[in-house]
Amino acid sequence: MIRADVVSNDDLTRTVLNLVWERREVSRAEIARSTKRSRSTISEVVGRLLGTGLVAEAGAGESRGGRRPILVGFQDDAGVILGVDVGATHISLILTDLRGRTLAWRERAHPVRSDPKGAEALITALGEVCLAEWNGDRSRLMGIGVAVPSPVDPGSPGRVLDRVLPAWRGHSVLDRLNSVFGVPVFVDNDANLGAVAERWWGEAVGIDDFVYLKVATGVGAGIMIGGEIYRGATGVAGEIGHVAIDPGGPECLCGNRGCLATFVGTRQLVDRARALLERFPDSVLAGTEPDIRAIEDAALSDDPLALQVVTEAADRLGIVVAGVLNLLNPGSVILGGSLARAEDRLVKPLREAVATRTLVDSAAASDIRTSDLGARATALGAATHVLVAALANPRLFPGVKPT
Amino acid sequence: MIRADVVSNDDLTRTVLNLVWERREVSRAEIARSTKRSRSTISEVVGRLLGTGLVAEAGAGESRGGRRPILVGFQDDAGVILGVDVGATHISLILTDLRGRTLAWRERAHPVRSDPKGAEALITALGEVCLAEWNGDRSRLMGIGVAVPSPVDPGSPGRVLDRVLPAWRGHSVLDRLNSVFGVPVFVDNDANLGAVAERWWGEAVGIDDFVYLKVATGVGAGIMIGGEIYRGATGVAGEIGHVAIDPGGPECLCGNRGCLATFVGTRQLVDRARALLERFPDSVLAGTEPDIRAIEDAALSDDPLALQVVTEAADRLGIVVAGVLNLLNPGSVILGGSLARAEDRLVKPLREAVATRTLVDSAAASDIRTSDLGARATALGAATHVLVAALANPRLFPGVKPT
DNA sequence: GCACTTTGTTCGGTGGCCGAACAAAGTCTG
DNA sequence: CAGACTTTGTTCGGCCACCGAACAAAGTGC
Repeated sequence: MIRADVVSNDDLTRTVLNLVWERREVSRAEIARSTKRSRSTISEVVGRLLGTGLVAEAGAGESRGGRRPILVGFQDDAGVILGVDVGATHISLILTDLRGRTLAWRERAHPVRSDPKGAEALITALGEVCLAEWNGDRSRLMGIGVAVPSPVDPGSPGRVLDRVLPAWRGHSVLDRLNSVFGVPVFVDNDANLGAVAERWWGEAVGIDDFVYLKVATGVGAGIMIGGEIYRGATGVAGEIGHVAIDPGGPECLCGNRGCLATFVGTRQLVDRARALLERFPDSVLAGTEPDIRAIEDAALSDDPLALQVVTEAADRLGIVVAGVLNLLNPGSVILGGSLARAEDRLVKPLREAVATRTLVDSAAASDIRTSDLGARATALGAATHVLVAALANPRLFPGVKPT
Repeated sequence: MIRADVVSNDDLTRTVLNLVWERREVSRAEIARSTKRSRSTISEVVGRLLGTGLVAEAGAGESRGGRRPILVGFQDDAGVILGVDVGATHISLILTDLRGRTLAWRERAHPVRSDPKGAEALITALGEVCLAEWNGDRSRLMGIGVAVPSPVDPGSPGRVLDRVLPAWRGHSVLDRLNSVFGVPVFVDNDANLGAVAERWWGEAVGIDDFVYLKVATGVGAGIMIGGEIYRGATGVAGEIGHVAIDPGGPECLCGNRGCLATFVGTRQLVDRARALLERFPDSVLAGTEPDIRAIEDAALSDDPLALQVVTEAADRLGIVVAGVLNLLNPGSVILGGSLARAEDRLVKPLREAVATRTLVDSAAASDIRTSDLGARATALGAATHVLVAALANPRLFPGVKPT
């Protein structure tokens, strides 16, 4: 149950809680210095926080030339969060603590688009499985984050917009999740949540302005500006799958020609690999019907066919990444999605493609690299989104003991 | 002289001052409702503000069913601001009051790049001319805003970065302006400041997320996100002149091929018009050596050659605008710079070019239109930048009477 | 061993903001 | 047109977040 009356929602309380989370263990005096408040004020705020069980005293720290400080530590296990990644062809769930550690993880292939009802049932079932595996006090579940491969309404994040999942429009599914598990449900776009994961646990820790590029079934970007996800006027910012990169290219489902999505994406890469099979008789993929995983694996072992496919994709991506750099000048560009497994084999040709299309200034300033969060990135980001909300608004924390 | 001790710099004081500016004349009770503070609190804050001379009581307003309110009005003439537009081939200055009204305006052609020293002298000379024409109390000058056709350092805005004006690097020129006129000097990129002008006085009033595209000697974008100029990691966000739109296009000064700048920009449009002269013997431009102004004028009278030039430019711009829409999904795109004079003759083909390259969603949400601020837009934006700083920090106001 | 630091708490005080109460100056209704 | 009701703006007492000074406890360093 959510107790709205226990933790006062001051700005300062919020700031202190976030600081304790960041530093893990920190003394009152240090908090006072960091927040530029007096020690007496911080003492009182910390006193209130101690009463909530979110932080606890954790022994003495190093002396700085005087009395040793009492360290105050964030209680990472004060709550758990469920993160759901709804892909085009799979569903995966992660259960994390408040430090982003995996407590449970489940993944299933599922035709989400053609069977949205089944997807809904699968999510609740896998959610139960994760909670059972964790075997902790279920009342510590704080919230559920859901990543969907579609834009969301920037006005009321949580509303799914896209036609990709018509059955999910509005939020009936999310309401069901809410009533089944009895906790708040947050929804956002998968690329946006991938960016969140990178900022908290991955390559973008400490970076407030960057672009996350997810290359998987489709291509999407999560744009982080000033530490916040940027959604644009109607929530479709970052939907770069349909940027036109070749006016003479193949026709796209969207009606235009030469969209990025017609060149890069699981389906396209697989098609391309199969078309190249004849030309590469020595490839490990020769004589097989390769899927995307096989292609990525082959690339990692430097198979020439797979490298060709990856390099071509990098070249196409480079056009768009160059545009992003010229326009937004982000501090870094992080590549996620399954194709990111290829690492340098993807990034090197990408950097080259970008270099020929950008000013020296902006290209030099941006480092382009791959994520190392792996397959759990999106689900982790969904869980992290809930964590962010909770740290900003401690009322969301359950099981907070009365003062 | 700046009095730092007169206006206390509370958040609330700032909020109230901005509100009075926005509403022009507003009662204490109305301020209390808008800011959700008590009337007693607002009364005290307004009392302090009255003492500064920035606001003044201005008679009675309409009754809302009870006692008639006393209106408090912003004093638009409490200060004046000088805005400087340093172009590639001209320098212009505007003197405005705190409502953006033009008090004086001067423009001179000058080869800024080849004669930066002369430019500096010209700015101070024209500044004196503007102040003399205004003929007001010179101590009311609050600050000087300068627009430069080059990126600025996002860390310390005011530092000019680019190689376009090597002599202006660092801030010697700005220091000189400061010492000559004895007021703070603010510097920013011209496209950024054009966006500021649009947001305060032009097509983007009330819009917090939009992109301003300046098409003049060069092409640049000012990106407004959440009401703030977005500069990117190294200050080159919006420098879209070197977005590659045609891999097989002509070589650019920057070393790459097919940059937008090789197709759109004063120089390129003039060259293109001259190349087309033979093909359009009936054009009003036939037999002349047209400059950009003549081409724009001809387009406005529907001359086929000029329309051809404008349409081609629109087509090229469309590629980049489509990219911007797909990536950022801004609420609107506003076209400025001299080419914006062409209005519908530019916007219509641009909209068409964009429509074939964007998702229906994002294109439909963005309206693309031309600025109507004219040639003074950039200088006005520079002045407005100072106004914004002053409203955010009333200490900057000069001549504030002690309480 | 003694002077000096740092930590964390206590306690009285300050300042921003609030609500209640009130006088002044309106509108509306019978 | 008088009386009831509304709205405005001010005054005044009070609350609360936060502060600084003072202090005890617990260190360090010469």
